[in-house]
Amino acid sequence: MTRKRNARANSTDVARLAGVSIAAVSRAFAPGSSISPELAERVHKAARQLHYVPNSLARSLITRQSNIVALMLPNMSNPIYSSILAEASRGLEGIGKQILLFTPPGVEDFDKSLQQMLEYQVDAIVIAAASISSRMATLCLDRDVPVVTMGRYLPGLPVHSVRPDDREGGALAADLLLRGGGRRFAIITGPSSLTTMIERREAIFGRLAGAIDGAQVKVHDGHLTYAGGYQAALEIMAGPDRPDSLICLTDIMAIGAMDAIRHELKLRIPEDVAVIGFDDIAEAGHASYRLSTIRTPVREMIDHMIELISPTRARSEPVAIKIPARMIVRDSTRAIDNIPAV
Amino acid sequence: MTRKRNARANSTDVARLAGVSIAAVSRAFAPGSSISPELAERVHKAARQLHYVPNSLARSLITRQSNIVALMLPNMSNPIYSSILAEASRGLEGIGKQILLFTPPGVEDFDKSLQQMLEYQVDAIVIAAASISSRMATLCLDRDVPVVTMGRYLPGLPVHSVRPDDREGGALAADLLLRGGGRRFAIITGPSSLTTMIERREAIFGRLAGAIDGAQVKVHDGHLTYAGGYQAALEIMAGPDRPDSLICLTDIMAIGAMDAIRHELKLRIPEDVAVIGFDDIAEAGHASYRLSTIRTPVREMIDHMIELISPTRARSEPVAIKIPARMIVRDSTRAIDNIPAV
DNA sequence: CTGAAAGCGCTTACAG
DNA sequence: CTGAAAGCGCTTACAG
Repeated sequence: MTRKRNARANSTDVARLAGVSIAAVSRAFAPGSSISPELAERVHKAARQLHYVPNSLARSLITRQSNIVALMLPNMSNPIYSSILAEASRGLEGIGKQILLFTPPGVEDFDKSLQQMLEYQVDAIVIAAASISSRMATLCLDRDVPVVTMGRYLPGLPVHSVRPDDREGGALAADLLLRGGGRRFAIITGPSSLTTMIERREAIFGRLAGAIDGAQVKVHDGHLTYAGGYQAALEIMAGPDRPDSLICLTDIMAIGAMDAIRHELKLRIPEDVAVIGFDDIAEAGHASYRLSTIRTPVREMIDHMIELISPTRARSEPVAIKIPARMIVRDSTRAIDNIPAV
Repeated sequence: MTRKRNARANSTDVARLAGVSIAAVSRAFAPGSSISPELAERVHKAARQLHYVPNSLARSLITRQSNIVALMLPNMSNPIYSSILAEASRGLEGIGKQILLFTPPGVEDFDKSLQQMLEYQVDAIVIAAASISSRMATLCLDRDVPVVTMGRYLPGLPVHSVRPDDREGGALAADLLLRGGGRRFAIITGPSSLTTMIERREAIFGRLAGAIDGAQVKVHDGHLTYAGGYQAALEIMAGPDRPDSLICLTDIMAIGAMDAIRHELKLRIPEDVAVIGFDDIAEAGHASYRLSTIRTPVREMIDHMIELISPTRARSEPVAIKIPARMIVRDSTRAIDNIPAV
């Protein structure tokens, strides 16, 4: 048991010590190979003695499978992205793959990150909180590397997408506030470049139409952050015709808005203004907020993503998966019948 | 510009099209190589035509550098770990490395994850919210793979560690509450197996000694979660001699405790009971909490980690880096002189 | 500066 | 079941 420093034994070393061919040591470490139990045991014994660790890079070179999935996640400020990352890691490890994380600082770095992913020979690319250029999407397609966007829909590009049903979610949210007696609505939104934001908004206006005058609905940008939601709420609630119903297109903005409403404006929720969000981040369930929200079904999204990148699925036309919306009613909205509080 | 599907061009293809050797292709893509501008341009032109993407796995096989750093992070329920992950990714990408993420579900899976990391030929291993067995630590040492633990100290093992000065932090926290007039103390702690918890606690008791009777201090386990902190606060505040000062060894537990104290027990913070935490997670700064806390200096920890895994640093004895504590005073503690509120 | 050759550590038909 | 040989895609002394 002498232990030489930095002596990384390779399969040749193991083969020599065990008195077998290197093919045998390869087989001994490949479950299901045709190798006799005796030979396998001899190899393993030698491997143990030498502290042998197989080199998966060399293996990948031949098998053309790295068991690495790239995840692009430029933005971790919203807890929902941490959930996606955690669930993705859990799910992928379940099928023997690990996540290689890329957090490009800005949009202008996306292409560089994508290029690097391909150099690492990743088996698939998952994109959250970001987008992909048409050029890179085509390059990935050519190389047979499946691309899946999470929570974002990029029409026209040859990539898969998995997201909640944002139209259904928007309608549910508007409906809840309407049935709670809301008449003066406001929306705190994120960037209009995101189809998610557009669809939620359109569905909200669609449901509001008929009940109230859509032109009266104030829409402010909360930049998808706590501070942005806080500031937007301040502006919205300051003007005349103070809203009695506030729909925030993400929970993190809703949390900021609630804090502004209660602690700076000294108004009550839901008595003075009802608030609803989207995502169902952990904070939404905390006693200080008890925020009603439209859940982002992270677990289901990950399950679909994993199915989409599986090699058994033949390369196919881009598929866009939409998961049914689910509303979680807590205390930030006025009570109505027929919908049980959680 | 015909585009064949799944035609992954390699350096041989590029060399042939450019009419050069594969060595020239290699040099054209290795910055600083001795190659004439004309040759390089010819190679790049051919590469562009073929949509050539260098295979970094093949390169790593020769250079013995994968530019991959493994991060073990079994637990993402505490936002502080998301911060560590985000900062680590940002910092490592700055030196051209990517994070390969491992989230083993339980302690019994740690060794398997570590083994896999070595198979991927990672350049370094970073461990957060977890530990490493003596056997694996030695194996990493033998293979010259540096190991750094974040926020945890594993005495006796050949691994580096980077963490806040927990003794200083504990003393600062106790001192603040003492100077705010606190006399009846309670602590919500995490697992006693963590040196971090032990050191914070010891320092707190050290500072309390002389001022009050340490035997009176209630210590409850909050399991490092929101729900655990909530429950522990309920138990602590229910008994006789209700504490006027509560030290929570992590913010996420403090947040839970604050919610229990205010929303279930209907007590005021800090008038009835002052609360202080550790970490300074985002939620601690939100208007609903305004929690005083001892910051975990994530950015500085990452900077040190990066220095520790740099190849310029010769393999050395394990170094344990402690970063000075910094207190953030907000509104969950009673005001005292000399310490400006943030 | 440029290329032919050896080799990184492994897997996989192909024979036996 | 077992081994010799070819080869995955690249880098790097070594000559020229």
